[in-house]
Amino acid sequence: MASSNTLKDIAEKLNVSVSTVSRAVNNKAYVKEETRRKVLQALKEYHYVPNEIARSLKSQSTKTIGVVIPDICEVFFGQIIKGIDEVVSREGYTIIVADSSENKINEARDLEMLFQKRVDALVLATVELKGKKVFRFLENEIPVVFIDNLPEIDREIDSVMIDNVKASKIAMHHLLALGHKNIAVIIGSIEETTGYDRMLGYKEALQETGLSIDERLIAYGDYKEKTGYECMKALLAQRDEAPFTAVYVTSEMMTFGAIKAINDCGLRIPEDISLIGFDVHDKTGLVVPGITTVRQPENQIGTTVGKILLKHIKQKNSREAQKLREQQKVLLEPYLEIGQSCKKLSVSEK
Amino acid sequence: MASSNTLKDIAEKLNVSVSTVSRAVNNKAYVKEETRRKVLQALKEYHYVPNEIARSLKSQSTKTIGVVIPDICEVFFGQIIKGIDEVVSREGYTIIVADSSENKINEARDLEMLFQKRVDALVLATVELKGKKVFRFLENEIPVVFIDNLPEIDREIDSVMIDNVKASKIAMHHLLALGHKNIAVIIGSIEETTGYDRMLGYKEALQETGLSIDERLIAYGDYKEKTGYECMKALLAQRDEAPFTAVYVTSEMMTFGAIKAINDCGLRIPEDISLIGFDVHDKTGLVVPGITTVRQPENQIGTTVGKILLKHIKQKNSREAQKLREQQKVLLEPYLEIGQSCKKLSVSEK
DNA sequence: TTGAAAGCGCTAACAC
DNA sequence: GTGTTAGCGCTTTCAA
Repeated sequence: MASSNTLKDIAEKLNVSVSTVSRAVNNKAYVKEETRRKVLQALKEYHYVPNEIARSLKSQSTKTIGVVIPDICEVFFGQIIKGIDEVVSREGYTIIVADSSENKINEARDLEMLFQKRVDALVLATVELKGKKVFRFLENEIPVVFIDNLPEIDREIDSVMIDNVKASKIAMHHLLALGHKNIAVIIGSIEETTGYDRMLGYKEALQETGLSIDERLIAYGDYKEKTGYECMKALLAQRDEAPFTAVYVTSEMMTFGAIKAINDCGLRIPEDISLIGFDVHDKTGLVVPGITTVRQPENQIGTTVGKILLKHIKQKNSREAQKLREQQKVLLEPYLEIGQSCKKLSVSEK
Repeated sequence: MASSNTLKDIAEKLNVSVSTVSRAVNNKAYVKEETRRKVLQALKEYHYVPNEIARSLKSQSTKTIGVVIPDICEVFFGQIIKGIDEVVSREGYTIIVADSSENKINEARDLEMLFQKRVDALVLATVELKGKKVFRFLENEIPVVFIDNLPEIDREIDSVMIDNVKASKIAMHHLLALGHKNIAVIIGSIEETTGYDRMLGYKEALQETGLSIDERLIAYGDYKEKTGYECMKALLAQRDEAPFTAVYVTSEMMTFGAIKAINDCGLRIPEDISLIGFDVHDKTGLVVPGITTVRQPENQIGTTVGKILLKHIKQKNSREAQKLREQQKVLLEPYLEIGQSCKKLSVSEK
């Protein structure tokens, strides 16, 4: 660690007390204009840089926010971090990221480390169904915000995510409006709220339109590309008994897998099958046909998280209205990004 | 910040001294087995968690590594961070990321914050040509490692990156081996070492093969998709005077731009033009034809950086062989990922 | 307006 | 083996 000048060094050089220098550094009152000038100049001259660690110990606040995510390489999480950073870095906060590699053990270890480092707040995209590991943070009044998905937890907690039920409905309404009636779906794990809600939206959209649910058209994957491929193959294999004209795939990688399965079967999108994906980010802009997909406002998720955190931290510092601190579940709006992967059904095809 | 139990709390509860508890916590010698047991149990019971901030202040080491990058959403940087994390988190280190958004002002601010927070080491993918901002770190014996590109700097400094000259040669040799002789290139800024070296490799590959360099086949962009598109258009427009059968594009986004330009001109890859990209990550796996591209071993870059950092930190702590500490410029091997975007020229086409 | 002193939580001499 | 004490660099009472 750095051994640069300390307040004490400066104080000695100027023959004033440490507290005077401290006041000057922090722009506090009660320091004569002349002294202040002298100090400020010395600060420059000797390249004084405040030691945040010492400040942290004294102030019980590290100006640091912990973010634990399953995979930093996913653009989805990258965007969110960027959003958080945008908001909090302006206030001098800094982000400690930990990549759990979708692994519970790592996640637990990361949480442990972040707690030891006394982060002022925690953002968590957990891969753990039960969220008990965050209790310690809560008990120590460290704000926690969940993103991406919500664990089973028996107390109120902040979260920022999209309305996944609505997300599915948006996708389904798009297909329904194009005349599709037999719509298959590939779902990720319904053990997590995220998958569960997307499933729910799928079913509700059908029911609200007066259509019945055909369980044979529902395939269960695990969010990975491989299962997207396999589910699609399976759906295609039984297409005679359980026909469908469109498929809704509820994660990015499963979407890519499903498309490959369709291609491999010699079928074409959207001519033979219409497809809607989820979270698809095609930075290449070269995938043909362009995939129609449900998207999340990642940056907004990030900035919203950042603002909530900052609000909690300030509230806590001002020790005011402690009991008023309300948890909130923010549901942001998903939206549809229209490509060319869905076609309007002609009358005869319906 | 947390107000959990401190060493003192535990000590009082057990009627022993703080130092005894400290020794037990840190598994040090000189504590009776019985006492140790008693303490360890109390630690559990009262959920003691060491305060890393206090430790940091005492030990002058924060167990924290600062990483400043231009855009966390680029898979390239994501992978590198993951690699670093893999290596350093095992040793209890934690990563503070700062996203400069390719902006010098932000970068300067980020460096300032990281210095104040007394990171134990710094990793920097700078967008600043001159690297003076890192001097302060060096002067305070904080190891710095550059990645992705090297600023003009008048002292020896660690860096981990690929051999960009070689990268270009690999690409060029591939095309040359396929019979291409007139090869256009789209280069990013040659102000930075990265762009400069890629350019150099292009030229040297041609010269070494006894081919001459046609300046008209060299187009200058800025790494962004837009200029990739424009450069390609320009090259195509003058194809009569300066014909070429292949193009080598030296960044990912410029590659996508170039492909679009080719498509827009009604030309086909690889039938009409062969193309090699750089850093292309097509997670969709759906781009047709698959793009042949130069790739960097990102994960290896990250793990290498992590190891170097750890080595420096340890070396510094052991105060040993201070003068022996040698800076190193590690050059990792780029490699070619073969797709279907390059064709073998028939005899008549050469 | 300034300075002395305590203390944030911890480690490490040093003394017992 | 264990306790006392000083001190990491800072902020903040309190006294002067």
